[in-house]
Amino acid sequence: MDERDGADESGKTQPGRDGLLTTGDMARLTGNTLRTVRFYEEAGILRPASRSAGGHRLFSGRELERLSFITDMRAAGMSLDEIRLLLELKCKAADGKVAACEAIAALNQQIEGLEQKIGVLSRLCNELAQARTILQRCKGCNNTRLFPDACDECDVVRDQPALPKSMRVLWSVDGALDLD
Amino acid sequence: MDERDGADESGKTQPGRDGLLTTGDMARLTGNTLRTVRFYEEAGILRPASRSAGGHRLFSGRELERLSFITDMRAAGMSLDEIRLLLELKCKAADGKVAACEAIAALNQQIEGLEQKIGVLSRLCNELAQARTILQRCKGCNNTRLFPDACDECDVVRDQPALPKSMRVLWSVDGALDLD
DNA sequence: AGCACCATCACGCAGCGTCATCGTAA
DNA sequence: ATTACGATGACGCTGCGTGATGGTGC
Repeated sequence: MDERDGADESGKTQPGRDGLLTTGDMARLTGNTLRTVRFYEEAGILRPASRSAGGHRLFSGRELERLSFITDMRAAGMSLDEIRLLLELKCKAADGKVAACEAIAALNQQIEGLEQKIGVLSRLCNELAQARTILQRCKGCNNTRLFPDACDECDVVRDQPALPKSMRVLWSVDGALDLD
Repeated sequence: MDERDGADESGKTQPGRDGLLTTGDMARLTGNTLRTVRFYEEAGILRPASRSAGGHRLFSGRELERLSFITDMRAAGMSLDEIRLLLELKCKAADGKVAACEAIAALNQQIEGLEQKIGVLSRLCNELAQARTILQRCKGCNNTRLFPDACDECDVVRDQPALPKSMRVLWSVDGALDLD
């Protein structure tokens, strides 16, 4: 059990005889659905190396990595059009210099965008964690007089020097409103 | 100049006489469009405090913060349905304990999801930065013999102990393929 | 001949963008 | 009365999900 590196022991999720992969292989190995793989082909960012006699798509290992890359970039929030531009960049460039410069510029954009996004998410994450901390003290709440509508007057809330926005919104508590 | 706390000096982007905000105010102050604000109302996660005689929406400061929160959570990738659940959580709970526990559970989920997402994006960001570094050496590429199709054979590529996936995909270079 | 797998429509959905047309606010 | 702003449709778009129906691979 738990065999690794099995060359050809009736592998189920590997190469597939000719080194070519089916749509299902592509999907499974990258965590996408069949629909998504086909959709990407339709969108022109994935190209099956060939088709079987019966019309089944067959992909090369390179296309698999391509799909993996696309999946990553999608997770980063890039649109399929943007991804297509990236993928076509090299072969559309006049020479190596141009290709490299354009690729670097594109990567710079993406990296900058990612850093910004990571910053936003991190701050949000901290904010939510703060709210959670405060709410820990509410787990023992028994105050049926204040609870639904007058939590403003509760000491748990009043003791806080500054409530995070999420807390104010979720608990309907007022406070100096700061945005973003 | 740079006046703060101006009570009523013909403010353009603040309160608006009765302390109520127009749809446009809401949009501008949170970086959304009018369409989005109206859409959120239609979706039932935003409620104008009232309407003007002529039918214009008027929002309270609380709704503004609510919108700001929604905007944040959308940026975090949450669906409007999930956000609605969060927002309705408190008033739907039987008592304070239940409300707090459910809120904490929800926040835990969100925080965990965010941490994961941040991890994924960070790794991706590093990967792209690596590719960028390698590409710096291609900025001076003059090799018209290898350039479009045989970059595999170029020393710039061969010198690298391990190429990041993005590099392999963008530059059509082979290598031991690792996914995800 | 059987069963898992695949292909091809076709429709649906979220979350808005984008006009077009018309009424309101000051 | 002018000018900016807002309201209400209605249609479009992306990136898939979800069947239905029928063919393929082994």
